[in-house]
Amino acid sequence: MSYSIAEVAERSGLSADTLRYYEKIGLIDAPPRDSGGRRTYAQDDVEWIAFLLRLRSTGMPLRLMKEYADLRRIGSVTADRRKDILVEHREEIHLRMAEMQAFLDVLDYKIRHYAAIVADEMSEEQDA
Amino acid sequence: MSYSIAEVAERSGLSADTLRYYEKIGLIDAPPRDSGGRRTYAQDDVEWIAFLLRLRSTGMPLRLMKEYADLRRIGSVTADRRKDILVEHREEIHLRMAEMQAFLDVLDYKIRHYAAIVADEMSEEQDA
DNA sequence: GGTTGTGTTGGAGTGTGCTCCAGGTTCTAG
DNA sequence: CTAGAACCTGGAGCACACTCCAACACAACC
Repeated sequence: MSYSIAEVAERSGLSADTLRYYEKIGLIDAPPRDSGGRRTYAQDDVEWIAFLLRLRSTGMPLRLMKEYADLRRIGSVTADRRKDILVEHREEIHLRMAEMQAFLDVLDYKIRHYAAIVADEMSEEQDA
Repeated sequence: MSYSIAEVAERSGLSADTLRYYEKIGLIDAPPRDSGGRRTYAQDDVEWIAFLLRLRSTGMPLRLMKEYADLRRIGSVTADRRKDILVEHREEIHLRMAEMQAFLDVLDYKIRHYAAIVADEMSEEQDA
């Protein structure tokens, strides 16, 4: 079973243009073509793309995703380095989640006390 | 007590260029100038900038921060809309944190079983 | 009063990550 | 056989968020 670029686009939420762009920059391996020269993606490709999207949505830049993709292409000798990248990225996610949680607390406070905060702003305006 | 642009830059972690840029696009109010025409920031400015940075680090685009800044400039009549923006942003943060948590689980699994996953890749390579 | 440091402006340039063509080929349905 | 849809390539263009620079003004110190 294989997928056209439109099918992969729909499944992934990426546009066909973006899929071709990811291929061009080396994030996605060039898939085999059918008799008409059209890309035919395999199930593995779809899964790899889903993984890339997870990396992206958790803040990994394409540059680093590319590094990971390159290592994966080389093969099992790069397993340690790839694992390191994932471990490092996990750390990043932890940090960013902690930041977010801290700001959530600020936001909760601000939202709960919005009336009072605005009243405070008004007295500043009167000072001026 | 007031701060030079260099002092605000150091406290905020932004560059002087970025502070001027934020002023130009309307995220920061133009601060008063000293006799030599240099910007003199007040404590309130420093706090506002810190708040902007929190919004930024939790994923709010400058465009939306600008909308919030504009409303704040108008005054207390915009309080409801501003609160809405914060409530909406809080929702966004919740969503993104949920995404991150889900991916953390994937990452934990992948990292724990990296050896087995790579062995699996190798058998794929032998298939080809 | 000269040198060094810090700031000013306006505008150009950069990196990231797409997004959108134009102009062409191939596939599908009628 | 033909119309329309889907896909192809190469390359230009764009939105976002800075970042850097030239050319100048003022300040602070010795």
